[in-house]
Amino acid sequence: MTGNNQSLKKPAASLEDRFHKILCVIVQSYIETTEPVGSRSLSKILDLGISPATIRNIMADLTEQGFLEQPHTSAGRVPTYKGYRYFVDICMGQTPLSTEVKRVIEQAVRESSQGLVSLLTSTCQLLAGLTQFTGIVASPRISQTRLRKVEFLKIEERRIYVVLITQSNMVLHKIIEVSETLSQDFLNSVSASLNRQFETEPLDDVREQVLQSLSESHEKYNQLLAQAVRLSRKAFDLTEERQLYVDGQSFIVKEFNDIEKIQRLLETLEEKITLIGLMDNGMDEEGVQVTIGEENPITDLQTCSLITANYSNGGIVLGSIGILGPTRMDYSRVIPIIDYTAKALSEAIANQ
Amino acid sequence: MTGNNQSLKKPAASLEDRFHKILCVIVQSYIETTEPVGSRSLSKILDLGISPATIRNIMADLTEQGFLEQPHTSAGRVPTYKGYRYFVDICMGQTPLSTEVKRVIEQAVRESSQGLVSLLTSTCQLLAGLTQFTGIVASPRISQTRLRKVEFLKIEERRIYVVLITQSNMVLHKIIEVSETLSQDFLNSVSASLNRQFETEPLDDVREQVLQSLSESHEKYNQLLAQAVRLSRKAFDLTEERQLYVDGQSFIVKEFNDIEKIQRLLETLEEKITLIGLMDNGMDEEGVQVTIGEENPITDLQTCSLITANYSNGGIVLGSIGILGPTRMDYSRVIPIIDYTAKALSEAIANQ
DNA sequence: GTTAGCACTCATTTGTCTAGAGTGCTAATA
DNA sequence: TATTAGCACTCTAGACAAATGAGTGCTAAC
Repeated sequence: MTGNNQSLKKPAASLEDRFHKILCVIVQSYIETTEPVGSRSLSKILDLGISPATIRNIMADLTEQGFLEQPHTSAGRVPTYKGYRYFVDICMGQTPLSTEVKRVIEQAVRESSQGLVSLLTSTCQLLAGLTQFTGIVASPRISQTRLRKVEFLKIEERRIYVVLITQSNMVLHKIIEVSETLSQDFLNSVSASLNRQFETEPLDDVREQVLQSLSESHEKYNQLLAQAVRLSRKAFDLTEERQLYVDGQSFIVKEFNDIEKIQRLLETLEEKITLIGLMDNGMDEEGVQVTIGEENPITDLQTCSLITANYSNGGIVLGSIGILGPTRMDYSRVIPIIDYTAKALSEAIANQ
Repeated sequence: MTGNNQSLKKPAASLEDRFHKILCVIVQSYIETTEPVGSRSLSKILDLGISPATIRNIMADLTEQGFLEQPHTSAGRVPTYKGYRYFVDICMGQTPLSTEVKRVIEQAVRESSQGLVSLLTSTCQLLAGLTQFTGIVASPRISQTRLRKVEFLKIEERRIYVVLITQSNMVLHKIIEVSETLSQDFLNSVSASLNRQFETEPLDDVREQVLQSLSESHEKYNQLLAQAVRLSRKAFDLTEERQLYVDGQSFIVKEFNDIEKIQRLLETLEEKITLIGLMDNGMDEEGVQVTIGEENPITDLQTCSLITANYSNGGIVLGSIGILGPTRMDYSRVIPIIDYTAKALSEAIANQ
């Protein structure tokens, strides 16, 4: 871009520089056209006065180094996952989001005020819609969150409805059965005690500490205490039930034309536990994470790339969102969308 | 089935009887093999000493009457939706469920005690797993249900968490914002008043009547009353947010090999609103409903059949469950599964 | 170091042919 | 009159061959 290079013989750019440029253009071109790119067309695109023959030499080297591969002898070159990785890490710029798209994201996230579940499902739909790939959203790890409030509601003689409200206003609720009849007053006193002391504890600790602390402070009320402990134990014994929301499976069909592969991908997406594990892998990382092709541990996903980002509240990572698309996706377009959506989601949870 | 008909020339069964038999066998055979069935093989299967030529005549008649069609001139016959309809209504027996399968259903439904959402999602997975088709579950129409309890929890100065527990122990909850500061005592008195008077009203009526009744009984406390009315209005203003759970999309790929059709089907499944409408169509009917091919108003589903059944509580239909599969599915196998699962689900909701 | 030229490879497309399954029609049969 | 055998006809699916063309690797010249 430093001017027009019409002269056939100009001082050649440094070797490495040219390798870099050609690799980037190949990846870019392949992402755009989905066609293996050959030396002739590449020479034209580059417009640096390098002949196809020279480019062929360079391409041969790049192939040898594992950045490119050939579907078959007489085809052009296609990036390997290593090629994409180089592109994503080094070549790629991010196309900034239009204010239009930003507005759509903010609005979508803001409008679903009907609780966390609907917030997450609509975020998932949003991702699928904007990227035109399959959207994936993992629900928060509740053990990582802090409690704001615990309440017990007696709904029947021996059934109690437990509401746990976290600092991020996530509401967990369940109905527990108790063997003894407990008065609403008693329930209130237990919840008051819990709320007072442990509002800011992460749920995991509460499970242990609450019970411990209860027994210390009320040692004399043995009978009631036993009941309170039993109650609390049941209340906090939440099977950590993570959810995975998936939307836009139909986009998979568009991207792959091998019917077997499509089926395997859909099956993998139905196997939610596997995916949740995968999403959780990146919980410690910041920003957008890109997992390309063979970098992915799940065999059936190795023709795909997974773009994810975490959402959090008060500095604590809750879960992650992302999309699954073909390795040859337009990373520069997708990454900013995931990034912005994750941030918008975090904000929405904080302000909920 | 009235004995073995070895003799080549036996008194022919009545014409209509033979039409009936042949149509049934064609449908059955096609369901089993997925191959268009021709006159020769049909003659063998039937084993009634009827020659292929005769069968050809009958098949021609059946084709003319719209029960069968030919993919092309030199292919065998394939049932039309009218053919399947005849088969389902008249020919088909139901293969009774094995106690094995019954146990699986009961167990699956019983085990998910973690609230309605998880009950419905696991029912959906169950349907997909058992039938090997795509499972569909529509969540209850909440306006049709009756309330058991209403509670208000003050979680912040101006934010109130509302819990609505229905007679079927479905828990609806939301956070509402109020403009004035309300004490927990006041909230308790409002909920007590609501609970006392309207526990058994369907939610739709509550919306109107509660407000009405409140204003009659407490006319003097004008200030508080206004607040109570505002509060209640917000609490009951639940956008009727139906959910649709879908699982086992991958089975669609197995059944159809036209990649375009697969994509259109997946897209339709993602368009949940359309499907909910479709499921609600059968809300008034009892038992299992079968919608075959072109009977379905949605064009993209006209190569599929939809088998649904309602689930209910206390005689009130809440929602419906079902599966989507190819028209050539084994109806006699699938229908009992849907039937039994719907009943098990209804029971699980009642006992929840 | 770069390039032109050329022989070579290989997937894809197109056309042709054949085998096979199944039909519809007609004339013979019981 | 209903049934059947026989036959010509239709159409698909699969196999095969030839043509096409994009792209490569190598070599020799610049």
